[in-house]
Amino acid sequence: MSTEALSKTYDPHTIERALYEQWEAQGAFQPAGEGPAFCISIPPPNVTGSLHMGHAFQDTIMDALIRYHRMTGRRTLWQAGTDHAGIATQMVVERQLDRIGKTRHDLGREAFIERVWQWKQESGGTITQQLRRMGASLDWSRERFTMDEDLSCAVREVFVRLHEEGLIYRGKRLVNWDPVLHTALSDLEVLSEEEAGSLWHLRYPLEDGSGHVVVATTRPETMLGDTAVAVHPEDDRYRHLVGKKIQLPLTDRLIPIIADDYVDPEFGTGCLKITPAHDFNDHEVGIRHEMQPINILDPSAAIDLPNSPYHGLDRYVARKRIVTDLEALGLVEQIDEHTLMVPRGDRSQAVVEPYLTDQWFVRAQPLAEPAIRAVEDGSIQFVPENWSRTYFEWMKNIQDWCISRQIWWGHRIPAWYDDDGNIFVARDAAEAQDKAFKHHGSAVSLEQDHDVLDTWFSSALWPFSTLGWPESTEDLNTFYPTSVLVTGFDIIFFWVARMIMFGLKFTGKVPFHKVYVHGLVRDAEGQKMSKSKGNVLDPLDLIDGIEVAALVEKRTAGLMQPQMTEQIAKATRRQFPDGIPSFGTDALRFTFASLATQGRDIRFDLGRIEGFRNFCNKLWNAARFVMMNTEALAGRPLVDFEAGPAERWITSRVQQVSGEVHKSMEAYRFDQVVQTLHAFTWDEYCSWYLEIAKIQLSDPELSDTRKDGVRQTLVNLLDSALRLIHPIMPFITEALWQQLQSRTICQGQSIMRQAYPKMDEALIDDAAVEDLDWVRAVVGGIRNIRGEMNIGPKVSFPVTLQGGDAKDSKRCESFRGLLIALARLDRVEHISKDTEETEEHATALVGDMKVLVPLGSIIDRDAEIQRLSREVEKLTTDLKRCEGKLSNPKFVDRAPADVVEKEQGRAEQITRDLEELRSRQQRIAALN
RNA sequence: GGGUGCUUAGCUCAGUUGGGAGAGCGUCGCCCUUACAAGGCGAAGGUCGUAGGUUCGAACCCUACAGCACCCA
Repeated sequence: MSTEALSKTYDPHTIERALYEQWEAQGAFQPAGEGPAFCISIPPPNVTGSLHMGHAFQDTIMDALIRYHRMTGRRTLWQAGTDHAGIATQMVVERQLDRIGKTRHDLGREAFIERVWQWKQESGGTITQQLRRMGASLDWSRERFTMDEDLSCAVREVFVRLHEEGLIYRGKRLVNWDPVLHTALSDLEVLSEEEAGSLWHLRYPLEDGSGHVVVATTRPETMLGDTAVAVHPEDDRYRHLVGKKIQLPLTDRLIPIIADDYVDPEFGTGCLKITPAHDFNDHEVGIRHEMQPINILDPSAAIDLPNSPYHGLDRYVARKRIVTDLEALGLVEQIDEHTLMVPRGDRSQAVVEPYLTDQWFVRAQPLAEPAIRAVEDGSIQFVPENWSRTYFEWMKNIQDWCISRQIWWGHRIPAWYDDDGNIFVARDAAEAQDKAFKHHGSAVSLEQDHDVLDTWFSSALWPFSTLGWPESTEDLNTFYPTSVLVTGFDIIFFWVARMIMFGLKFTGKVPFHKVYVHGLVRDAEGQKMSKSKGNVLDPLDLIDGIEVAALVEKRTAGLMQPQMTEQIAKATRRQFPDGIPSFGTDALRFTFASLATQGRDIRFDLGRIEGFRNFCNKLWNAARFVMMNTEALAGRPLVDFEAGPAERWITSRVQQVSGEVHKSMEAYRFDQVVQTLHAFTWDEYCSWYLEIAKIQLSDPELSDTRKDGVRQTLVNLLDSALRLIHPIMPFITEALWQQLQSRTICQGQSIMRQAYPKMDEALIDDAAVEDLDWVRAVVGGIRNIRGEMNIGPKVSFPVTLQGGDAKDSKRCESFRGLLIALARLDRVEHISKDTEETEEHATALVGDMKVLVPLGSIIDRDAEIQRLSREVEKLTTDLKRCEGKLSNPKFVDRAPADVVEKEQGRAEQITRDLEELRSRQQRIAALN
């Protein structure tokens, strides 16, 4: 690219894709060098998925960390990969089959799995392509998939070892059953929400005909499986009934009345029907009272009682029928409206049933103990630290983990059964056969368990399975434990906790040293983004832009509730009347980084991204300016050059900024990084240094060597700024840096591997910093008067600087040219404090020095009086507070001396300023 | 019911061992100045949720209350 390639306006599209391809082709994402390792495993996105705002946010943070550490010289790996997402992926392919009128059973297991693989081959790469659009510097050459053979081998290994230690067991337990997907779910995959329902009060007749008890239930159909009625042991209303029997209506069973303190006497009637096969709490009661659970449902949640008239009816049909029948018998006392927590499967949205089945479980508690210790002793640190409480809370009350799923897509459970029901857990069929042979003394036929493992089981191994475990590979030895895990707080339980447990168990080491927990991206109103609400933003639409019609179409397509279409379309048109303009990846990433504060909710607001797109444009144009003015340095950058005060000032500042950015990066405060870099680049480099450079370069008095110094400083500072910004905005910084490179002494073809700027205290020149602060204060004072007085920028005037000390008069001489140009003056002179003024002035104060702008014809006297009044008012308030403190003897006595001293100094300064401003005000007033 | 957070400018949010309340966006005024109008210069705007307490001093520490959010049961 040549200088001319820099168009007047920043256009992200012309640079982003090409640069990414360049990086990938160069192998720039692979670990290199001999520095200490830095590694992040990407939380593997679902192969079925497409990039959403949460991913984009999280990937921005990870990429910023990765690029930062890569530039600091570490051997850096961002491990790429995707997750097979058992249920989600199976559902995708089943929906495809449904469209051609088939089910997976028509195909059979093998053909179905074949088809899923085929789908994965064709469409599974969407998200990895989208990650590339985000600029993510993942090492694609090491990309892994949880169903890869080596990762599957790790899964089997873990299963077998845990089973051998008795940490995996199979048992008939009550589990969360999804009657649509026909599979068990773990506790975490079930989401309970309040829904409107009813509370039925049913009369249960006593066997002896002496009356009845009334039970209250939200699920009347489960009465068919009741095995008891329970009351609280202390409940005087019912104490006498305990031990009696009830004739369970609609059945021919007698059930006992029992006492159990699980019953809440305040709720309903205080009598609780007990259905151990279909309620978790009832199940516990059942165990305590040694009752046999009675299963009344089939896998689709239809009644499964062959001799019952309700047999085969869906649970809700049966509910209606049962209530009707009970009413006919006069056994329904009342029906109240009632809101209850309804558990639904997170994938199918079906109401989940507690259901008794054979499942595999991981005994969690023994694994949890070391995992808790690892966080307690600081081997793993949460950032922000508070999240460790959430982690502890869950880990200390951990339940066994149901890991079997009755689906086909996933890691098939490595357990084989013989005809007698003996179980042989083994790494493969041959090993199972061996074990069976040893057991029987002869070969027997075995059948492998039909179930597959919970997807999170393989995810729990991710940090080490991707690096080659159980083999002792070079990657594993180099990059494990990984450096930091970046994740949302919503999957601390699902994933983080389980990785820690399995990591410690199987590698003896923590899987990562730090867990950076970030918030969840919400829309501008703070609502969670969801397809059904129609408020999702696609990160790629923010990058590329989208017309309003296309956005409406996208948000309303394939809704679960089509009646929402109109509402969503309206809201979308209201919020984005002109669609979404294209902002580019860098602006999006900068925005995400700026939002990465410690909070839990991140509201995404278009105003923010627009501001940062403008920042990109600013940076782009600053670079254009530098390129235009430094042609002479191309190919022959200066190592040594003469630097004036302004050059030494901006060079000092970039040292300080580098130090601050470094600190913020290490503290995961990306919002501070953004803030610091934005302010430095825009307010100091562009607004001040570039303007000063312009003046110096066009100054006929300034020597050529000094001008070369200005030029090289322009280049060097831009180079530093680009490198500082690069981790967050990789594309624009690379594009500009490649343009700039021939004017710098940097080697290499990409900014990616340049050194991240470090603070060098030797380059901080305090005198230059003070000089330029003085210049900026004087110019600021004059500009304030100009602005407040509405003096147009073309009108110039003379300025007098009065008083102060020798430094002030010296600075006036040194910086006269700058002051005249920056503040648009005719001339500027310094006079001593005692020199008589010949006319009236508007006044600004810089330290003890007065900046005087002659009132002449250009200044509105009333305006000046008003302006001074405002100043006086402000200072008076400040002074009052200061003096209040100083007149308090306790403050003077007890506060540290430096604080008191500071306060005194401040009071004196304010007093002097006030005096000055008041007298000015009076003199001007007197003129009228 | 148990737990964790939050409440600061019109909006979205920073505010690091307690010591002169900040940013971005928006608003207002002036300006199309050859890097940038996606811009320049200037300005206005806050009883830091409420009430107590600790302290010489509280946005920050403690207590209570109110409102909001999330997690677990």
